[in-house]
Amino acid sequence: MFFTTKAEYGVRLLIEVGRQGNDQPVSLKAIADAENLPLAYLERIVALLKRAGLVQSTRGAHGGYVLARKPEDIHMDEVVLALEGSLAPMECFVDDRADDGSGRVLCSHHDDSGRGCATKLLWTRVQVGVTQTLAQTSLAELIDFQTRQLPRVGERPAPVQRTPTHA
Amino acid sequence: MFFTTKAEYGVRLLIEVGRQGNDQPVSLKAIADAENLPLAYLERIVALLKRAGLVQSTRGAHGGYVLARKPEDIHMDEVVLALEGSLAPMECFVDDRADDGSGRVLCSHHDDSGRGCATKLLWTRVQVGVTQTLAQTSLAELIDFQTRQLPRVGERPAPVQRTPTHA
DNA sequence: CGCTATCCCGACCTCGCTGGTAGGATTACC
DNA sequence: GGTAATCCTACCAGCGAGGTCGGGATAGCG
Repeated sequence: MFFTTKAEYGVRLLIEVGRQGNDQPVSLKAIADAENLPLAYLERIVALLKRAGLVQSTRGAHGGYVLARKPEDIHMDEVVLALEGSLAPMECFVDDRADDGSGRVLCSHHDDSGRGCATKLLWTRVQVGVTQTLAQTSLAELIDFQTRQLPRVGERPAPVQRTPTHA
Repeated sequence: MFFTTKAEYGVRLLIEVGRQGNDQPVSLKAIADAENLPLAYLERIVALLKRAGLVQSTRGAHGGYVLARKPEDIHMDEVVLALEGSLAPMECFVDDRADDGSGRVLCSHHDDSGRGCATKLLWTRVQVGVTQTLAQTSLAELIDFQTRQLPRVGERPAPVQRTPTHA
């Protein structure tokens, strides 16, 4: 289990908002009804998306949310990062790019200095792989997938040999 | 946080066992001391590895564990799967290959039949990506990485652009 | 034989986080 | 002013992660 329901609900929320176009905002109530999700919980989730600058809100009656950017420019690495708070595959991973901006990854394990844990190599690869996979999927693609309803073919995922070939 | 400490400790355990060669078994006590990990907890972790056929045990005094295969033939997808029990990125993912053996992935969400959740596309890609990344890393490679100790260069992981290029 | 090192196994415990609720403020359209 | 919506903070129950404990079975060794 990599991700929590925050990611699941948050992505669904973005899809619903994106399906509407930016002409008028979509209320959380409408999304909660459409996706059968708890409204109060959605409120907290959408706050994460707003804080990350992915949606914009309009308060008051007939208010709601619109996408802050075009769906083509919203990629899932940013979305999941905003929702989950981190993309580290392991507890001891700290993403530290405030120092020199080079995006290096630390392993905060106790005796790291002595031995240099080899698991770091593994988790680094996993993190890179996941981030890439997420970055290659745009919100536009998900909306498109949801819209043209692939009646029954969608049952079968891509074969394990082939890397998902981009948006 | 994708993985728990079971994966972390289990991989370290395999590395320690693999470093020794198969001439004589390695005791958990030795591993617990070397890696500074709780012995009682390691016992439960190694049980998972044994059940998956990755290590073999010898009981009694001077007993311990040896690898069941050559390190080159032990790949991390199998290891992490044995330790974590599942590689599903989301709760609603059920890996069901008992039916027809085709390895299709189900999403057990409530109204899946009606809409076909688009998030399934996303999580499927992530799962495939992670599985591939893990499968491309062998235990032999981790042992090698640990052994030739890269005194200080190991601080910097592989750049984010490049997919890890095989074992 | 008995000691001791080791694997084996199940019960138990604690703590933090996930998932969700409650209740209220604030804002804006009509 | 009513009402529909966003916002915000506190609260709560359940569960799994991470780890401990105690005891059993097993095998080398003097």
